[in-house]
Amino acid sequence: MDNRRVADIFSAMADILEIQDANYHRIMAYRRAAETIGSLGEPVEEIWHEERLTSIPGIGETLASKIDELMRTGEIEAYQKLKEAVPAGVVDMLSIPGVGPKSAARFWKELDLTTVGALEKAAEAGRLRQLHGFGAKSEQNVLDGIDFLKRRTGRTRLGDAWDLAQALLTPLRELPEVRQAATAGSLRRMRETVGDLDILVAATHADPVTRRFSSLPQVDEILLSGATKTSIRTREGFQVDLRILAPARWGTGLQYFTGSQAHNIRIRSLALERGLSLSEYALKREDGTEILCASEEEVYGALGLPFIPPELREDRGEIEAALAGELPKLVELADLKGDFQFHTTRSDGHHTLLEMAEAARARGLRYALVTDHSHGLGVTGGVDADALEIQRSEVDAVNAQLEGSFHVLLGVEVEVRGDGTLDLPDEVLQTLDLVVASVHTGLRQSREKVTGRMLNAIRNPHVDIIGHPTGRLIGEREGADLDIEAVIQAAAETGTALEINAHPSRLDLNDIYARRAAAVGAKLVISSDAHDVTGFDVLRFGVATARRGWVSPDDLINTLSLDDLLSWAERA
DNA sequence: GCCGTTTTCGGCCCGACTGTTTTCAGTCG
Repeated sequence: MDNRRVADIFSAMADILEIQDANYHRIMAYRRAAETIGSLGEPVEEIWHEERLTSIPGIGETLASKIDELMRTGEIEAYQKLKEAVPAGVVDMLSIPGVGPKSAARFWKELDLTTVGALEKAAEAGRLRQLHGFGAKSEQNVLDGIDFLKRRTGRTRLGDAWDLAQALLTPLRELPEVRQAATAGSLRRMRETVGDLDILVAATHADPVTRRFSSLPQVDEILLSGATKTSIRTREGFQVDLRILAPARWGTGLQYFTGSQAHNIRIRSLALERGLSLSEYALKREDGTEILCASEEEVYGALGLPFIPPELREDRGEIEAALAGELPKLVELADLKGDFQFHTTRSDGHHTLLEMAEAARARGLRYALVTDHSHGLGVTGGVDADALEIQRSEVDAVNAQLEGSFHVLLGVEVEVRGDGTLDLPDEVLQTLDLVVASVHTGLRQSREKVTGRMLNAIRNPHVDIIGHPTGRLIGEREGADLDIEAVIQAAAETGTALEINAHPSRLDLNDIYARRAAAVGAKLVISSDAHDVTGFDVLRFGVATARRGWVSPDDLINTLSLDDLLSWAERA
């Protein structure tokens, strides 16, 4: 019974309650519980065993008893009853943009529509406009929404959203009216996927910004356009929301627009406790006078809080930590002295060892670990004992050529085979500076088997780092069914570092597991997994994931000097 | 349904835009 399943059930209960027009705050209680449990690093089953459920924020006696029921019986009676009360197809209608619980309930009760398909047919037949308050336009919006649902590609990976955002920001910044322009929303919080892209602009006049934005070549369709808010859809089906505000209100605007919604609700409650009402425009005193904030520091400062970095703004305890003066010192890109996974033409990389070393050096790194694949993976030219011996002399030559300005360490990304053994013998591994062990195949093995393989690799004294531990590819495939808690505990015991693979398709470990690992004292490492000279640029996404996981410089081996790193490699 | 410097009841963030019901409800973030 994993956390995801518990979270999904509470979320589904909230959806049904919403259609039933239940008390709004009761619905929000279910939603918050779903969010919190979904982002707990610790298994909720363990917390249940230890009878600590009500220590989870947002879990009171009632929800705790529901979790207890779920753990004991595998079901929640109240959930079964809710599912019987509202047809599943009516709940599905909530995923249609523009259709909320009120509309879905009316389609069901007044027109007897119980599936999205039936709703579509009814809209095409012009039946929706029979409803009081629905006209031809609303009917068309439902059809458009269903059409979008069919075409949608889901959430976009962080890396792609980042690239699009840069492309949209540049022309806006060129306008003379624009004082500031930035991304906000989940992209600024650096979530691993982004639903809609949020762009915030501070400008002296809004109209020229709206016009420029609406006419950008990426725009396929204008969804809505008002005085300060415009939404467009790109050809790829990606929605971009633009908000324009006065420069003096930049701080409150950026704070609001960055979210998360859960974080903002907590912050606004906190403001109310201090006799202030917070909106995207200003802090308002009870007498109606405004406090304008041109920076986010001023917003948090007015509430008696230190600045909370965007990556932490998920209502995962950051507000409590800020109030207590216990926010973590988060790692920054500039803290990284080295990278711990890159590939060359010797396996599936596209550039030579020297080219890669120079690229890493150009990005401010002091050292990097070359980790071509071991031959067992079957990639072109994977390395074996002989190849590694040759590569050792290459490394020596490159280090001599770079004259101390950069240092290449010799490693390997050794395959953890299907039976849990490594693809290279210990005699070979012990000649290397550091060893990364990764699972690429057999990801669909049973939880017991795949976890056993991983633990075997962690306990091998020659293995220093576990590469992309779960093996997931965001939006493509789930990771292995790992007992991640057992992996993290074993890593902490043996001193084996767990990788945060920085590639936007991996980000593995994710923020939640990285936080759990750091909390129990396991070492972490951010690796680019670069396969060409531009591949080191993704380190920013690895750093962001670490920051979302509350990771400090001390939790990482990347922040060690070369000498300290070599000492760490010799650890018992 | 949760929770407490408003403590076991009575609150629970705030505003833009749309369509339509011409004063506002619904949806979204």
